[in-house]
Amino acid sequence: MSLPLHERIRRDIETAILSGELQPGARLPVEHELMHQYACARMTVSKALSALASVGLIDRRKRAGSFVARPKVHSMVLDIPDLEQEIQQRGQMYGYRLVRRQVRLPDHNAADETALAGKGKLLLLKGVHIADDVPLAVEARLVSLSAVPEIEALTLEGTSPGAWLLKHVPWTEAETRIAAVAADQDTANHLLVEAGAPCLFVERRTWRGDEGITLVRQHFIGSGYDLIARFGSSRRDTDS
Amino acid sequence: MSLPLHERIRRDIETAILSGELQPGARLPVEHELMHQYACARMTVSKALSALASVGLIDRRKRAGSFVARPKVHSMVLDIPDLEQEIQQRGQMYGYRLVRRQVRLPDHNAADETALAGKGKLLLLKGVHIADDVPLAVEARLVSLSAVPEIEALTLEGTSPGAWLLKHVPWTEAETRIAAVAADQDTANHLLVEAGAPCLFVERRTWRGDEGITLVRQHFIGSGYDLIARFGSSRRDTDS
DNA sequence: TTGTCAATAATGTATAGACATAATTGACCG
DNA sequence: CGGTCAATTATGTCTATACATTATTGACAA
Repeated sequence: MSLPLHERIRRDIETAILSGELQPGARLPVEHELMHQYACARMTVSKALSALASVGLIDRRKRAGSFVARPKVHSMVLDIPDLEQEIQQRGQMYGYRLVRRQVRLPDHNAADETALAGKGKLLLLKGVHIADDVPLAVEARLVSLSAVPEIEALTLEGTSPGAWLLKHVPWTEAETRIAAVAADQDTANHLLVEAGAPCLFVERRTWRGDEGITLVRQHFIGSGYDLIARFGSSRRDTDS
Repeated sequence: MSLPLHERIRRDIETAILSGELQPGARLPVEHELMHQYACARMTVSKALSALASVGLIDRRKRAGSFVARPKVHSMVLDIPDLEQEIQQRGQMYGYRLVRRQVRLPDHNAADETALAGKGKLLLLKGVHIADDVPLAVEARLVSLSAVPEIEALTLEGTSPGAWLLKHVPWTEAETRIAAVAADQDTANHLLVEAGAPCLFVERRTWRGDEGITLVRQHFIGSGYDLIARFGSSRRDTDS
């Protein structure tokens, strides 16, 4: 047994929770008690509890103690692939074809657009992600020009604007919505499928603090793409 | 400024990384340096770095220092909703209708099934999740009876087996795959849609250690369901 | 030049204690 | 009976220190 003590404590409690031995809402031993149980310092216990709290397995309340959280939702870690890299790893050639580029003011009827740009201008970029000449996804992206003025001067013909943004623009928060939709006629044309074909729809907004940066909607060809989410010890070790 | 110091350090570095100020692969200041910068103890710096390492934003190597991780993929936290609760929160009535129940040995041609149960028996449960009489998803679940023998004796007619498993069976790891597919005829019949309609396909496997527990495949009616993933300060505060 | 081995520099884990903060409890007083 | 305030108890943060672990560096010898 070589694993650190705080990790052992963490696991013991995690196991007890996941196994139902500790019911949601149950109070778990106070730090001093665990301290005696494991014959260690309070910091060590605290480290274990902090880790559990940070993944939402327990709630800690001053004066009251720590409690098993009501597992309203389970959270897992979702890996969002970098398309270009992912495709190249499969040994295919990645490409991006720009279909449309437009600068305009946000549509006042579209809450999305005003929320993103306020009264500033928007850059609309529409394009197709391609793997070995086969279209994989269509992407419609809005970029707030007040947040990213530099982008207006660029000619983003063959490179994905997402990749450029990722490298050049600071962001602190992001939200992704995932759904399944039927391809509309336009999308279907770009993806070379029939209208109505199932697409994985991914919509992502990113912010820097309160300021909106970009809003992107991607339609992945149904058969071409999966997303993976994990919980547990499976580590992010794809090195070499 | 009321936020803890270790949190401030964490954010400063996180921001520097996300903004590209610290490029992937870049070495960041060693702990003693940060210690001086922030005029604090090493433990405080270490706590900040540990947090960053645990979400995969940096790699820490002894003797060498800490480095910004190559962001092969971005990871976000995906909330996996508890269907029953989610539906009830919308003010709808939740129901589960069992369609089929069968105990059998794993199919040797299906790698999934043997991986799950080895040579033990499997319980197959097929059913429909219903919100206010409207079918929302069909679910086909395999449960390893060697891992969960108790379940064979239960009559799971009106309750979701997922909910029961969640409450009674310990698990430590899970993996979820998300895709968009067209409904096959059988699925379409259950969901009261036409064959070929887009469905959000969710496949989840759970384990306790190395032992497989259950494998579930859910087809959500396309218009009815979204998944949400977040990165950043948006906290899990759905209390009350 | 090459191999070995010890010094070294960095993180990893842990201790013991201090003070801060927050919420509950209970005593006291109107 | 009800309200206020202080004591208590638990977590939250932080310091300062110690020793463990591990990979690199560099010196020295073959």
